[in-house]
Amino acid sequence: MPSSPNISFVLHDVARLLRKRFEQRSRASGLTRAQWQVLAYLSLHEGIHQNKLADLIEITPITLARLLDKMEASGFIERRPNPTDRRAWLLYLTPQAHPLIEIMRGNGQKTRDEAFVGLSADAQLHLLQTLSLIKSNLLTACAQPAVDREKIHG
Amino acid sequence: MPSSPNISFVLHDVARLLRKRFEQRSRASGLTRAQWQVLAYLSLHEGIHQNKLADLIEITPITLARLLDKMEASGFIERRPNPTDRRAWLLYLTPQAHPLIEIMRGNGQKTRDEAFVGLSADAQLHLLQTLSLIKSNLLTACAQPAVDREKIHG
DNA sequence: TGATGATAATAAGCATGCTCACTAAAAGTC
DNA sequence: GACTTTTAGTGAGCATGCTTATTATCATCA
Repeated sequence: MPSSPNISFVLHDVARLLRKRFEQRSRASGLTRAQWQVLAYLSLHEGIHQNKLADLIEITPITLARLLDKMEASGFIERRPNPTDRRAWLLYLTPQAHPLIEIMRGNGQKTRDEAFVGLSADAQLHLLQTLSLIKSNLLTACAQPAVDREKIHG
Repeated sequence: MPSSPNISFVLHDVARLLRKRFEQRSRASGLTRAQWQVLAYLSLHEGIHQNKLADLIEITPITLARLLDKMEASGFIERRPNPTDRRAWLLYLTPQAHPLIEIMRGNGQKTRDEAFVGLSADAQLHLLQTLSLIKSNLLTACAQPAVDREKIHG
């Protein structure tokens, strides 16, 4: 209801604007928001393989594969063969990637500082908890067929 | 920080999952989430022109133009020439679009019902207010150059 | 061991968002 | 009235997300 915008629309707008602002800040670095997310997760799980990383980030494996293609071409990550499974790659950061982590973390913090003007630390924590609950609800829902639940009895 | 995910990432995830779930529900209708948003805003502002509608929805005019191309081809909206300004189109819903409004509104409500399990009406209202504040902060921020503000003294 | 099924990665194709650049028309100004 | 600036709309090209389908390999079990 655009006249009194509902939470879904506003939430979507906020996500889009956060991404836009982060990318305004990070244009010089050569990393987009999505690539930075991959780098951040990967830095805590070096040696992981693609499907597992996709699972962590909660995107589809093909979406991650395309991101990794670009990041490999840019020299930020490395795919090494897995000696015990010829289907899988093992993922590592390159030395060039490490200094970027701090820079991008700073950009993220600056973006959040702008976004959360007027929100106390408590309010921010509360928001994080609320969003985490919603995310968990949606992960459950998305795994179920989208039918009118009321029409099913069992 | 993936180990303790920050608000930006979770917010982005929630927006993505909301869209995904809505589209799981609405696949049969022929309308995507973005197209439904256009339809919803347009239903309250028939006769508006594109740039003004883009402004309302807060997307770029070219993004809206592409959505309208598809919706016009599907027969949901109509572009009529503006007799007093040959640059501009006036936008209208087709009769075929009207019944969809209620269906999509229902799909949106069902999706939100799933997402907000465990959140009281008060908590939902509070969330909406918080997100609206953040959106307003970001709209302000995005209009300013992304530089280190500390380095500017005026 | 040989068929069957699961898993890792990718390909194809679509939707939505952006920036940057452009044309056409309107509006304002000297 | 000619010149400049603004506004409406679009084209090109990129990034990220999805679904669906395919290939190669591994794992299981009869």
